[in-house]
Amino acid sequence: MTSQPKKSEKRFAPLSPPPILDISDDDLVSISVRDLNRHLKLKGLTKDDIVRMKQRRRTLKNRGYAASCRIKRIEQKDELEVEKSQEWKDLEVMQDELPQMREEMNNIRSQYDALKQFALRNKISIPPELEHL
Amino acid sequence: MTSQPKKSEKRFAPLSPPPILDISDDDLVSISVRDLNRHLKLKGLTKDDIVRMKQRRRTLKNRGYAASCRIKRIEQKDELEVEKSQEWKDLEVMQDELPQMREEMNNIRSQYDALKQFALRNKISIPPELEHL
DNA sequence: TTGATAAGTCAGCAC
DNA sequence: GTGCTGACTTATCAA
Repeated sequence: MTSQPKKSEKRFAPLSPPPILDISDDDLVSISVRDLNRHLKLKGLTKDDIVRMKQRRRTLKNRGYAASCRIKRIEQKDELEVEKSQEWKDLEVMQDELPQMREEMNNIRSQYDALKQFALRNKISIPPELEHL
Repeated sequence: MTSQPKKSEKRFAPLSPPPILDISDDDLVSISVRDLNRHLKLKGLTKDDIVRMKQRRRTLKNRGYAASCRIKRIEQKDELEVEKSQEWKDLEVMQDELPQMREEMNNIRSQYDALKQFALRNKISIPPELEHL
């Protein structure tokens, strides 16, 4: 029972049927174009092999781009959902605050009115500037 | 200069190198399995051809599924954005309302206080139940 | 050349 | 079988 890594679970045909140059995918994508060209020159590779190797590199790069594109999409969606739920919380807080304030205002207003009624009943005249509202 | 329809702009190899049965993609995806089998039987098709035709149908179906999957994703994102912007509007309305209310409350409170001060200055005693706040 | 993305293909899951 | 979705390839566009 030897452990089988199987990390990538390849379901597509190998990019280069015979691995022309023995370089791993990881190395091939990270190596610089300059270095790649140097290695390509060192081994005796045909023009065609070079083209294939370049194409393999490009495809590997694209694989990575596709992956980050997917991740980005998910992150943006998550971000939207987080923002939405945050706004919902803010809204809840305010919806809690408003009626509370309305009640307090009504209290003050009725106190004020009661005071004025008291003055009226006791024939106390109030200066006009205090009679607003 | 005959016009070239080129409606689908195929970048992938034709699904079945020789179109074994002359049935269009549109027809093949919409036909029922029953009818497809009937047609397959009528022509003298090898087992292999039948498998290929079935596979072609499946692939065409998948093409459609992939398209609706993408559309769905975009719609859900749009939906989120619409909901977010609606909540933002609601929040704005409330943020407009709150300070307005605070100001009104301060007005009433100061009127009330002024009235009490007036009473105090004129030695008018106020019933305790009107002295809250 | 590099990176991103739309469309298509395929595998694999769930019904 | 059908439908959906993640991962991959290819074409294509922008920088």
